[in-house]
Amino acid sequence: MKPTIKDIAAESGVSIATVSRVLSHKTGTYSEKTQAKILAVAKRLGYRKNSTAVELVKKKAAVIALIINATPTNFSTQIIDGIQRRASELGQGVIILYAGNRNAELQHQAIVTALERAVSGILLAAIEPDTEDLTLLKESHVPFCFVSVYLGTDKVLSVSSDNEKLAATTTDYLLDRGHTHIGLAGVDTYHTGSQRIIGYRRALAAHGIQETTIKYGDYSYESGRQLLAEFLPLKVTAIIAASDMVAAGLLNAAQEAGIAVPEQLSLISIDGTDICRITTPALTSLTQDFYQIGAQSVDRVMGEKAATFVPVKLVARGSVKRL
Amino acid sequence: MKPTIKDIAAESGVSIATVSRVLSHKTGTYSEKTQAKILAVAKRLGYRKNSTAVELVKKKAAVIALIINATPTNFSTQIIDGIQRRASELGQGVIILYAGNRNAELQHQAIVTALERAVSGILLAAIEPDTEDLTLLKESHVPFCFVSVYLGTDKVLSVSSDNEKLAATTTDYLLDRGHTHIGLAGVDTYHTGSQRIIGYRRALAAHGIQETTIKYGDYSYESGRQLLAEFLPLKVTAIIAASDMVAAGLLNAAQEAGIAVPEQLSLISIDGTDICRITTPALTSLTQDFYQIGAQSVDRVMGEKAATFVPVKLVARGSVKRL
DNA sequence: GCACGTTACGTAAACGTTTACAATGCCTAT
DNA sequence: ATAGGCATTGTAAACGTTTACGTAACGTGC
Repeated sequence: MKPTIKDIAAESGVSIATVSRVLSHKTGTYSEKTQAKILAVAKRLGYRKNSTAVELVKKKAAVIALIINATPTNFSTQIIDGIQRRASELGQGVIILYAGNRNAELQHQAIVTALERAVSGILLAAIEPDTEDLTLLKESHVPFCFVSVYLGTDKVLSVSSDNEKLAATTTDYLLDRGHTHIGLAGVDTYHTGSQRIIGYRRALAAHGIQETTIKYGDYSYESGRQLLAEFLPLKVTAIIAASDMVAAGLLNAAQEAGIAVPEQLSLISIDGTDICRITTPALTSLTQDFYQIGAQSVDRVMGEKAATFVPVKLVARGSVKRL
Repeated sequence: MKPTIKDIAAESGVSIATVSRVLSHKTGTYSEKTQAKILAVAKRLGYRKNSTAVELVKKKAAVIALIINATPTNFSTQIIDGIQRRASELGQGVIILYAGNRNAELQHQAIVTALERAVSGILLAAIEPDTEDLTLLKESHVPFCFVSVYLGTDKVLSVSSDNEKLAATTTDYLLDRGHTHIGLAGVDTYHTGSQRIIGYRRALAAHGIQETTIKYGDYSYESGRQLLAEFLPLKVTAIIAASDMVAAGLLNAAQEAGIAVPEQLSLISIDGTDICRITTPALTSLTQDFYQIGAQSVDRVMGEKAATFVPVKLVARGSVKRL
């Protein structure tokens, strides 16, 4: 059997309370002599603490649950990385629960699982909650925070890029370079997509342009490929892609159709992952700081100070032409 | 306070034992009438089971720990997806622990954390264990399985592609198309890399070619970019890249150097993720089935029947030229 | 010599379940 | 009527910790 503090206590002739105090570093409550003795015995027996028991008595697990949507995009690694790193600095483990792809049932189930474990916080990445989810979360009294999704209110914790501003910045970038027929490709019909549409419209309107060209999608490569055909008859000179994958899809479809990028069509992509460097030409992007989004969301959910919006930056590569 | 079975028992006038039996579906041990009563009360109180308590008394958590190396590659999503899906079919949760990038200390720590939680199995993805890790794992008596790494022995559970065969197949593919000066780029110096080198040498030797051109790397895009320069003076006509990212790096470096792919240099990449479709030209690849590798590793570690080697396939795209 | 504080440690309850065992009531076969 | 069996429920211990509280020993200052 695995040794417990009971075994250590017996072996070293003290009570389990003392063993516990030494092992959990309640400094000032034990002598150096007993500490040394207990530590030696613990090491000899190969003792390893039972986190489950600790969590039961403390009624809190030192664990953050990350519920993540399996969107066909690829920034999750960076977000997870940021979350993991920051969490471990705060002494928290991370447990990841997949919620499928926009699957209400799985999503709900994931939240329940997190709640059953008495986690110290719940992070929801790329998740659009329904009202049922939201009530469940609120009633649980476990802190939760949306990651890379802004629900449009400050009543619910979240950390993301400012989608409205980001879309406006991207649109302005193209306007500055002389484009006036600008498409928006692959946005979703939820919060993120709507916010980007607002920013996009606002930037155009500020230049006196009322005409907008919006095509919805699901952030995937396939989505981008298919969407190109829909833009062609509309005579846009530039397209803003809702993700790197969408941009890559548009780009490849354009190449197959014999349309030169950026000579005949400019492309700019929202995300800015490694994908942008890999394509030919490399994709100019509105780069989000996913690592920071992840890291800050941990701070947020643990009650530390953290921003709701994480700064983005525009990285010029080779896919936009000045008209 | 969150309601417990005690509250339900009080409310419905039965003992906690009965409540527990109903709630954990010990069919045949309770009447339909009490079942209905208890279920109703549980629902009304908004009862949610405390997994921690269950795990403590059962001495086992229905959770698989996945320890994963933050390699600068991008197949992890697929592996995680496969693991998550299969695990949840078997009623297991998944907790992911990052082990940094070839960081012995973090790696060790991750194993200890998994052990502290009495998980039902430990999966180690893209991890090269040191002897200390291995003893720790063996002595714990918790089943563990390496994922996408084959230690060269069947004494340790693992699920991966057959690297030796895979490299031979890839090399043969190039040989068949008339290439005789073939490079191997970006392999590591551990098990995976060594196995691929063996397969590569074997295939060449079978064609009477003794000359080999091997450059080591870390599977990253940057690694690929840098390596191209080292291959140029060696007059290879084709390069096998150890990962899609390495291939993309080689490709872009080649394009910058004015070397046409595949006309002047053929490229074939080991992995076959979405990256291959995104580049121009698209990368011909030896495609690994990462989803299956993940799924099977769950079966393996849970004692179900599962293969050690998961089949691969060669997918021709546009980066290899017949000489 | 006494009151008091401090240090070091032990006792025992608590966390929320599961489950072995015992107990009860009822039915059936004799 | 009685023994045995079954269905249903209850009692209580156990899982491995933490921690409030109590206590003993030992100064220290008066």
